[in-house]
Amino acid sequence: MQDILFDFIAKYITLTEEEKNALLSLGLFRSVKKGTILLKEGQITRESFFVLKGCIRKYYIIDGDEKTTAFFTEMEGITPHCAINNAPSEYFISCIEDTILTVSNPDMGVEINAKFPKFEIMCRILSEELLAKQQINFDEFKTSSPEQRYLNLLQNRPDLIQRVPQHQLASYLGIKPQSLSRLRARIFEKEKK
Amino acid sequence: MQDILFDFIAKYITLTEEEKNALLSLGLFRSVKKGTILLKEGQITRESFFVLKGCIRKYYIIDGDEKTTAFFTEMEGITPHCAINNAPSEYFISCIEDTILTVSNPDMGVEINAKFPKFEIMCRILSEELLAKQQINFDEFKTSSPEQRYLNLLQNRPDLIQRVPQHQLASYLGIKPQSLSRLRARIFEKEKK
DNA sequence: ATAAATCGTTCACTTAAGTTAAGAAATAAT
DNA sequence: ATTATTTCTTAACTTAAGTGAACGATTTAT
Repeated sequence: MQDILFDFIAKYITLTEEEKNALLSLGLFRSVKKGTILLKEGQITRESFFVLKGCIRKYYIIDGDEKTTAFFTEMEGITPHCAINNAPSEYFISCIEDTILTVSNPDMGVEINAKFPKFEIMCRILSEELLAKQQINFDEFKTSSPEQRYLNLLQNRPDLIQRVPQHQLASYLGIKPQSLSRLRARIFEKEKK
Repeated sequence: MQDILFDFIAKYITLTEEEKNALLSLGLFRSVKKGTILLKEGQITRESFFVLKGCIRKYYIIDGDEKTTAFFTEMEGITPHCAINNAPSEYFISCIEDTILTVSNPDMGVEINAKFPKFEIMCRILSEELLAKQQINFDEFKTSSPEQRYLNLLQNRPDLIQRVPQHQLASYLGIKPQSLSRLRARIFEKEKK
């Protein structure tokens, strides 16, 4: 299991056996069942999540219904906003599949960074990459219609369409489930011709 | 003029006179006229921009028309994606007012960081803040309608509505200029009652 | 100063998303 | 296994955004 994590890290820095063991000794790994809520609105956590296998989802509850704004699958992670600014979370994070993740907190970060400065480098690269990706995603979202967004998703993350419930996908695309159904039917009609 | 920059920096770290002079010696400041294009699609730059006074705008040209995805006003800055990954820019950056900005490149960053490690700290804080803001903005955009987005903007950045042309605002809100006109008329009607 | 281009608004019409409701299909619970 | 719950789709209707065109108003260029 840990191999998944080490393979990922290997893309950025090279670890010695000693370093790997230091990482393992932190007891990062956690296995959670589908449906588990990792973070609730109003709650404050200091934990960050990184998905090794499975899928988690970030959503708000606004006027009583869920608005999904992000999915995190293999090799993606999230540090909740509340872990940074110590304020109650505005959103929920839950598992939409049985999921294996690493759960870390700032103390572990400090500890590991002190022992192995390499990590600091990886963290900087990761956060730069993340910021860049984030900006591109945002621009893409802003500049497309729901239909284009769906087609983009089909191109870029086809797995999501398979593994995520439609109504969650819909809100991720910024529309209602009924509109997604209709939109899919519309696309299907176009293709048939 | 430089006072604006130093006041901003003072919020994060404390600078000695020596450090201030080192900064000034880099020749960061540039004054540009309204309409100036700082970055074109297809072009590669290594420059980052930070607005001291005025307003710049980031936009794509898609199917022949402009899609504005961001405005940067006083104390806001942007490092174009192309400056990070050395690939041709996907978007334009231009000035919508006469603007005073600092223009920096990675070499200057390296130089100043080597001399004054403090800067590294400020940069880390700034990029964390930026990432957090970015995520919240994205979520807010995804979870609201164009009308709500306009009302939010009215709350959070009322200056933008004054200083930015309507058709650019419209595309920033994800709609057409005509729809923005209509939407404003609609809101005005509601208020009258 | 005048002409040209750009900008903002309005209107009529089209297209797509929101809403409410209903029913079938799939999942989860007992 | 059966019931209950959730999920997905379809349909009819409403609301809002897209489109194309027209017309002042403003800004820019000459």
